[in-house]
Amino acid sequence: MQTGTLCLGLLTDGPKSGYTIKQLLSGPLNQIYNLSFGSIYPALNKLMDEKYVTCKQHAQDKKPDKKVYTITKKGTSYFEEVLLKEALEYLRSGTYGDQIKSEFLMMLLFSKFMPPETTNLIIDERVLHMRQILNLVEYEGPTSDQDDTRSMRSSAEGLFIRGLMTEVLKTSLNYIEQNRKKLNVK
Amino acid sequence: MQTGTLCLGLLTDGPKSGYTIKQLLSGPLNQIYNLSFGSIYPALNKLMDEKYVTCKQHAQDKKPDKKVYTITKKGTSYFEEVLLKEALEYLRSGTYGDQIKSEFLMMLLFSKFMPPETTNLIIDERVLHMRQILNLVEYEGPTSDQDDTRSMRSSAEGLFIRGLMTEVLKTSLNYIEQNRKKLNVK
DNA sequence: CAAGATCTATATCATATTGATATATGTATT
DNA sequence: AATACATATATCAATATGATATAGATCTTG
Repeated sequence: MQTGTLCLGLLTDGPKSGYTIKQLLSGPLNQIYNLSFGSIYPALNKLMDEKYVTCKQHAQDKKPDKKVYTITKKGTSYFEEVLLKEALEYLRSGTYGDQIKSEFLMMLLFSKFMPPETTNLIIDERVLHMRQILNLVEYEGPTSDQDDTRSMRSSAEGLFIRGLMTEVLKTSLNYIEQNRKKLNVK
Repeated sequence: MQTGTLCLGLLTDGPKSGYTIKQLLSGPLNQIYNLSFGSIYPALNKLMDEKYVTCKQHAQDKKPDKKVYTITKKGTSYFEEVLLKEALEYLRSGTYGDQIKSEFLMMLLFSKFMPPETTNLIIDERVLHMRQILNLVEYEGPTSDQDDTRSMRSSAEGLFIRGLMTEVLKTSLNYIEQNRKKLNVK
């Protein structure tokens, strides 16, 4: 999926800044898709050029201007068109796998070349990290006014994806804690 | 993890060609780490320059020469050194998450903008794909002579990772099949 | 309470990676 | 016989990363 399409898609759910999009991808969507600022900002500028979004500079007292992007009517119809095009392209390509780079698992694969205490530290930190993500994904508490995760948390799609992430994270955590002793001596 | 480090690590388990490394990453390691040829070949050439690997050209009848890379003594000690360095760097950085781009989940998030039949097709194909990966990961049958997955399949690390992948894949498959009806109106 | 760290916010850029394409032959399918 | 797919390496334009710069706000901790 093109980065522009993705940004446009997130903007269908309400105006957002580049920083907010990054926060979404690093936060509630972190198990789904990551992008760096270096991809997001140029993509938003391109969407501006093509009139698929408009931008309001929110001068904030003392903070740098927040550029809030809003999807236009043209942008919405373009999004629906290009999403379908990319979906059909995806189906045609036959490559249904995700793009994954798990430094964690790769290091575990090579763990016999590391001191056991390093491996144990890596696993400990990963377990803590996964528990944090699980909290983030499972969180059902109140949502504030300008909460960009609201629809993620209430729509059928959001609930489905959150449910999947929850199950997968719990399974992983459980497996790692039950089986880590098989990896390292002690 | 640097691509060179990763290639070197895979070579500690026996000589391999670039094509074989790609096969490993696309096959049994596909849920762990992916790299394109455009990353693998230059990395191997660099490892050659630095004398961390040697290369034997296997002239195959009519097929293009297969360049089989073997890790050197220098390469092995370099690998252990750099792996530890990168592991400590990883721990220090505090970013324990994986790099994930799931076009599948992103499209599901946007599924209300697609015709239901497209969403259903995408899910159907994904389920088939996951079942194929599960078969690949779970496979316990006989291994041939030049099977590059042998150690992946018998070492403690390999078993741990395969077990984790199996559990996660089964959980995902189960969840998707149980809950997909909540996504699309029939 | 001051110093240091972290957060909000955008931007840039050298380096790394992807994904497509080229080349060449073998094997399997239709 | 033709088409598709597998083996095998290589290149490269377009894209993405990850680090760095900038700058004020807010949180934290000895």
